[in-house]
Amino acid sequence: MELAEAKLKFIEAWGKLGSEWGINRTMAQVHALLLISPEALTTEDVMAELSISRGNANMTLRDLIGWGLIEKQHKTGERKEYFYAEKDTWVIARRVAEERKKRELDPVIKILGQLTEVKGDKKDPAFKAFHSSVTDISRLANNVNKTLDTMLKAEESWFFGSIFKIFK
Amino acid sequence: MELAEAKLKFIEAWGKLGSEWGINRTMAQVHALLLISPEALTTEDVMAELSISRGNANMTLRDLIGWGLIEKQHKTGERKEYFYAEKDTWVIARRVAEERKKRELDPVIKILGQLTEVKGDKKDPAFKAFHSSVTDISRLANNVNKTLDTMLKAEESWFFGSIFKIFK
DNA sequence: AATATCTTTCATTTATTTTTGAAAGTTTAA
DNA sequence: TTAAACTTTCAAAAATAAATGAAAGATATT
Repeated sequence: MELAEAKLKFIEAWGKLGSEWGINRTMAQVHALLLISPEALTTEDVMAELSISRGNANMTLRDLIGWGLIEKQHKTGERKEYFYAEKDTWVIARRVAEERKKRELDPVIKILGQLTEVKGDKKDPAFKAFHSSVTDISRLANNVNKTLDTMLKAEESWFFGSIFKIFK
Repeated sequence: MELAEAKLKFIEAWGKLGSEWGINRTMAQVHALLLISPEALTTEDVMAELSISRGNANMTLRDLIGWGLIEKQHKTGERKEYFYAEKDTWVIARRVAEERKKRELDPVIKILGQLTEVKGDKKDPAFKAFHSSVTDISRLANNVNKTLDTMLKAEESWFFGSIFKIFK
């Protein structure tokens, strides 16, 4: 396989995976493009490589900055902005986990906590089923949460090393 | 808060979380409804509770069966099909993890493996960056994969218990 | 302060996903 | 075998999400 073909395949695969996990396909593709680029790229480069509009490229790049996955760079003597992706995959995984936890998990954990407190007739099967399910899910969600907190602080080698050690 | 209101809130929250993670909102809502229902429900019940069409209810229920999250039940002397949700949240989490791994992670890991093998000019920065990023991601994905395999076999208490032990 | 270069915005358009509901299909029972 | 009860299908409609591109907004340069 040629490098050019391989690049396209990677960008495509990353975009597909992203879209399956609720991340805009284009955003995942732009991220993929920058990930495998040794140089920082301009908006024009991104537009050309992926055949997308200026508006789309601009918004997507801003979003990626919001996720902490890329950063702006300025070259001396040039006005154009360049974009460069964080290359350490463990850092990437942590950033994504961190953001999604903050944006999606935390709010739902809060609601689950409230729903756990709802009082009702302990003889009512509907209430019992509700309370029991919500309590269980709340507990699991909190466990996931704690595990994520740990992961956010951990080094990759330590994290996976420790997990594999106890489970081998 | 009333039970009725709490139920709605739970269904809404579950639907939102699902849609943020690439799972059809209605499917997540139907799942939520069945999760907190002590009794198995019919298609009619689901249609009424969530105000959705027959076609939608039918397809969604079939999908949920495909995910291993609900099952059909038959009551003696009745023709109607009833649907009942698995209530053990750890089993639910495992089923979802299992399916998503199979549907989404495994294919991408396969592609990454292939891309890791792509040969090129070791002096070319573009090739070096590509190879290095792809290799790193491939390694991380395989670690995630192994961790999921472990989780799929584990008991919840053992899984989280062990993780907390080493990270406290 | 006028111009050139680059970035951002956002009303429209386009594409994708989801839902509907009527019709067709299936199964049971009289 | 007919009809009633229930389930599934799928083309069309509706809802949602994403992309476009021209215009407006910045910022630096002459």
